[in-house]
Amino acid sequence: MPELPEVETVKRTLAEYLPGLKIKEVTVNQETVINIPDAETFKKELTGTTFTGIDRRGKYLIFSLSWGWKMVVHLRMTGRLVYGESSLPLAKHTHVIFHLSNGYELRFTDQRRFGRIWLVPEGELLRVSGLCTLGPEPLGDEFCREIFLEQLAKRKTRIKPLLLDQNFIAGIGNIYADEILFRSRIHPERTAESLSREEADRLFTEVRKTLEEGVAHRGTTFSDYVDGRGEKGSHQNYLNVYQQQGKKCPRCGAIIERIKVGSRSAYHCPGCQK
DNA sequence: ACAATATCCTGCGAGC
DNA sequence: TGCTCGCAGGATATTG
Repeated sequence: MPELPEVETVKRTLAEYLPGLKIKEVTVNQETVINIPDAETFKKELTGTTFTGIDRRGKYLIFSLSWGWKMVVHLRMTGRLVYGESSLPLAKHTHVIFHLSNGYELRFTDQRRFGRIWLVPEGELLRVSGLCTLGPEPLGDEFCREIFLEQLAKRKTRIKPLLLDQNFIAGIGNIYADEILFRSRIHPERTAESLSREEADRLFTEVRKTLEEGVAHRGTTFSDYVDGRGEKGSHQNYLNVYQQQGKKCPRCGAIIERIKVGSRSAYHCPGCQK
């Protein structure tokens, strides 16, 4: 599942290739993945534009194009955005193909078709659902320890669903939420307001450290995720609890459990996450 | 303000 | 072997 470290890795890999390349033609095989505008307008407006840069905000990729266009892509669960030679065999579920001026292609594939693409004029990014209400960027300067602690103290909701709330903090998904809570020694069902100063402090530190390590390992590949070159990440080799039910906790030796918290699986150690 | 649930979608594993 | 069923999950909508 592409979360912040995975989306950041896609951004970095694509940034090596795309800037300066012109879109010659766009193929749309699955119109439902284009959120706005309609597929015909999408193809027409993009044809002839040039990639000028790539940014990331939370789990959103934001492509800057000439003529003032911004193309926003959200990979959701199984979306992939891969740059490569046009001669490569077409993967199943290839929904959009950007044919580039150097003969290469940027392909958007998505097995489950949850991913979405928006094309908006510069300055109209607020039309992208979820983007303007996004919480602070955890690896950015705006993620402030004191504000984070204040916000936690005000919330009666359980900490795991709160970490997944993109309006509270951007970029965390189910894998990193469980890993962050394990490293902070906090049980996923604890309420945010119940956290002690020390626990909240650890949580802040581990949010940053865990995501930074995920980026350093070029993301976690469980089943679908690959970077902008089609290559897997390696952070799956460093997970402590996610998908580790039945195994021994690397910290205390207790058996890792899987429970449901807010209708999502939550992997944790009952021995040392209090 | 928060919780619970359904929705979207496909592939996969379990159980029969 | 082949069927059905439930599950996986990010975000949004709806209802309570």
